Amino acid sequence: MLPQTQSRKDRERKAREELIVDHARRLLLSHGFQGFSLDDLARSIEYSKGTIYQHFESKEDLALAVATSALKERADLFERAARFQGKSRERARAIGFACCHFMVAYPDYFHVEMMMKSQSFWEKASEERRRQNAMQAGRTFRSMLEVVHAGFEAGDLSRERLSAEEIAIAMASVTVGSHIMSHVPEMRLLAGIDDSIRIVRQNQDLLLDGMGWKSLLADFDYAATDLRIRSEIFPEATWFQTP
Amino acid sequence: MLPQTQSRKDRERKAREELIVDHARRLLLSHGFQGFSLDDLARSIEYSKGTIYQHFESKEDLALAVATSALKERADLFERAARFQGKSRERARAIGFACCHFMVAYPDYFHVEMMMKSQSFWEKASEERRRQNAMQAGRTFRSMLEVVHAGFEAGDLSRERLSAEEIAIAMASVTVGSHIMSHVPEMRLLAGIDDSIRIVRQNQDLLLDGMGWKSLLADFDYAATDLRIRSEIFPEATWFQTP
Amino acid sequence: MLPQTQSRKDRERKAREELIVDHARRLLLSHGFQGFSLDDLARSIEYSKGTIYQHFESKEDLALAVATSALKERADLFERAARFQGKSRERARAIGFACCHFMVAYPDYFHVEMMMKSQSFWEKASEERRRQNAMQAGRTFRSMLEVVHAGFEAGDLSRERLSAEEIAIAMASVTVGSHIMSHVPEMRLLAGIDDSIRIVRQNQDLLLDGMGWKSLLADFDYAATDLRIRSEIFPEATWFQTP
Amino acid sequence: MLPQTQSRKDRERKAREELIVDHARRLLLSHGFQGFSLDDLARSIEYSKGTIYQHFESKEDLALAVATSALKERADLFERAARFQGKSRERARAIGFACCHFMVAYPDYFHVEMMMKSQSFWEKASEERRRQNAMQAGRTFRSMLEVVHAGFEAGDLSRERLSAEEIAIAMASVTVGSHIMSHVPEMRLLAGIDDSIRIVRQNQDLLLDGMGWKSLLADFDYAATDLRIRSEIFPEATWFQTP
DNA sequence: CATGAATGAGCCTTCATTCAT
DNA sequence: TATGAATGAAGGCTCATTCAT
Repeated sequence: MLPQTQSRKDRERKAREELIVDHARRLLLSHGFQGFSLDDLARSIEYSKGTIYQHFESKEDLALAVATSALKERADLFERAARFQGKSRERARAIGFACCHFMVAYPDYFHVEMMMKSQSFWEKASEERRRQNAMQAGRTFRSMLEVVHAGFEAGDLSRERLSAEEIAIAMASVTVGSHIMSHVPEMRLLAGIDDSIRIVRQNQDLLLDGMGWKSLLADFDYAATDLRIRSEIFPEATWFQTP
Repeated sequence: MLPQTQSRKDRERKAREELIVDHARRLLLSHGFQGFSLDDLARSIEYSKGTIYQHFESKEDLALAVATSALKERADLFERAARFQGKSRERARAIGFACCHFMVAYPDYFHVEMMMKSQSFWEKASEERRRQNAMQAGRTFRSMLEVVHAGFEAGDLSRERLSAEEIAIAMASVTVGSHIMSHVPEMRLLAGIDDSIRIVRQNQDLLLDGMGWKSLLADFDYAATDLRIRSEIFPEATWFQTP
Repeated sequence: MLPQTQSRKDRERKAREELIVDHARRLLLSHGFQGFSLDDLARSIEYSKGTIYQHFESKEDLALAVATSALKERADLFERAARFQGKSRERARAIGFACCHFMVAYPDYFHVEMMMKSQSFWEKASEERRRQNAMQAGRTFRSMLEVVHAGFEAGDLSRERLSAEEIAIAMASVTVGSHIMSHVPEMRLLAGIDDSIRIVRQNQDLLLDGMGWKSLLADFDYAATDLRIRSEIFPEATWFQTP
Repeated sequence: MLPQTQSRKDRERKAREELIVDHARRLLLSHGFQGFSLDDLARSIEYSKGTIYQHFESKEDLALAVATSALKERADLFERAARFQGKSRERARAIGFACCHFMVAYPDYFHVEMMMKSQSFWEKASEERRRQNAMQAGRTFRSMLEVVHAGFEAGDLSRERLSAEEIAIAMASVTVGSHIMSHVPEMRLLAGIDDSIRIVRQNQDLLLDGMGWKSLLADFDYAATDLRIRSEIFPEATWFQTP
């Protein structure tokens, strides 16, 4: 077989796999793992169920591929954000920006993460897929740690009070939590929320201020930073509105 | 029929309904909505499936009753916490304590909340059940608002920067997010977490400090407060360890 | 609930279970275990597949029930045969008769036994069903041993050469083998067989003679014995023809 | 196209067909007909499924080819055995030896024969393949008949009682039956069997003795014969143990 | 010729819901 | 009113067979 043919086949295979993952993501996010059926997926991609099984060895394997593909995208965004040129707090802000950007793209992504909590889930996914997932998770976390350490070194952030890992997890927590809470319909009603992203970013800032990460929001105007983040790092972030 | 008989029947009916909800909660939390089967439940309560359908019009209706009963319990805890005697920040801390207490009791409760996000879920639940759910959510939120307003009035918290609703939602967000993130296996591994509750409370404190809610953690030792919260409000909180 | 109602329900349940086993036997014998489908069975019994699962916990469990029901019938026949009044060799002949009777009723029964060879089969059947199967197998074997020991005691059969178990297994082997071979179409053609039963009984006799089990066929006319076996023990054996 | 090329292609084709049959035999014997998948086979032979279909018109056709190839091997063994130099009873013993040899090589071969009992199986196999199967079955049977006739002619065996075909079928029956029964787990347990081959040969001898085939086991020591059979005819029979 | 992606019918099994008793 | 047998539509998954390349 000619190399060209081989590579065309490879490309087609890859494209089909992406097609499957894309449609699976949509269905998975809207129905949850158990409510997501391979029959629906097959109908949606206009291929037969058998074809899906030529790419993924089980429903769990496919779901993990979906999760990993999102995770990879998040890791890419975080790495870009961590490269932002500026004070450490500005770089942390860029990571927060990246996280918001991710949330806009995958508003229900946390559903997917929840499904991965059960042990039996992981047992049914392929070894290779598990490995890739762990790798992408690591990349995301490392980007955050990098910025935290930059804060330590610049003296913007105290080394005494919290470890780098605690700070990273706090950043992740407030972001995830704010995202979830600001989308709960009852919360939106009770608290009169209309702009989820604003809530998320505001809470991120409160937390970083609480850590004493300089410069505090009270001492510095980050509006210009946000504009730079947007134009230098995330020109595709159409959701971002200047105040 | 005599009124007494009627009321005995009513009481029996109510008791059976509680029995069903109690067992359903256990199964729902451990298997998730789709993994929870009415056959298992019927076996567990030692009534038949038909009997379940005399109390709940669908599986979704029952699940909503479970969620509402948990929500009610949470609202009860929050109301108790809000009544704590002390500075406003201490009362906020009591609410955080209540939230941790709830999490220890229902560690997988967020799974249940997630399942309720799909639209089809609500359509299959009864009107009455939906109403009760909203009511309990309101009670929880109002307890938080009450403490925030106390902070405003005492001058412990600035009225200028954030609205009471924003503050309440920030508190809820950091709690939920920290709870979730501190239970993700990868996070625990990457960040070396072993005590989820400590992470949750720490992040709550960082946030309140970030808001400038007095007295800041840096200026005040809350260890004694925690002991009082425990002994005066939540004597049943066996998970609480003095440091 | 009145006892009558209870017992009527029980009877109905038992009858349905027998209906299922009867139809399953037919399908199992004609298509083999793997070729036998629960869809076909459901169509055949005119109940839904779900109903089958209210009686049997898996396809394997059902198949084992089929095998056990046949085994029980065989054990019943053997026990009746072992009680035949006469010389020990006549009683052995009665057991051979019983075996032929069983074969006429279940000509493809050995298909079923073959399917039970795989380990995974047994794992999927219920504990209770496995127990019953072992019990029926034991009954069959004990009937054979009883007659062999009667031969020993009467001095019709040498104790020196073979153990009782070896003799029993030889009897079973020649019967099973003759049954199978005399039904292979090619064999029937090559050897010009038209009466399978005659072949089976002939081979049984050759074997017993080979063991020196008195009285040898050469020394005694068993035709009258066969008539007695038939009239005293198996009046229902319509396949039996006087020569 | 040059004849040489043609014949080379033919040879390659034949070699591939043998490769397929060899691997198919292994899989078929270990998983049974329905449990044997063409995907597994294709992986095992390192050709594609399409290629298999260029040699066999269906799965059944292939399975029949496997059965026929085993049958051919058995016929070869029987023909070698029939050529043993010695008394007729010794030659019969050599055939029994051949049969045991075959069983050791293909312990699950009877599974394959069982699968061929269903009518639909034969309908899906090719005419040519069916013809070859019948041919190999004939060779096996003729070898047995040859030895039986030698017994008649030598006066070792009575012509009066049984026809040559009946004797041949009896030999085949006791062998097959003993093989099967001595492998049934329950039987092994109940009768305390540990050496299947011993059981098979013992029962063969009992049967031949029962026919009065001279010299009877009681009158002659066949141990030396067995050694000669092994060294002169089946030097490859490593399973054979001198007692 | 060889390939292997695609098919689609079929498999066993589960379960929310209904309804005659 | 309580029951639980019956249902039947899915569910995830397999695999013999075909056919464009």
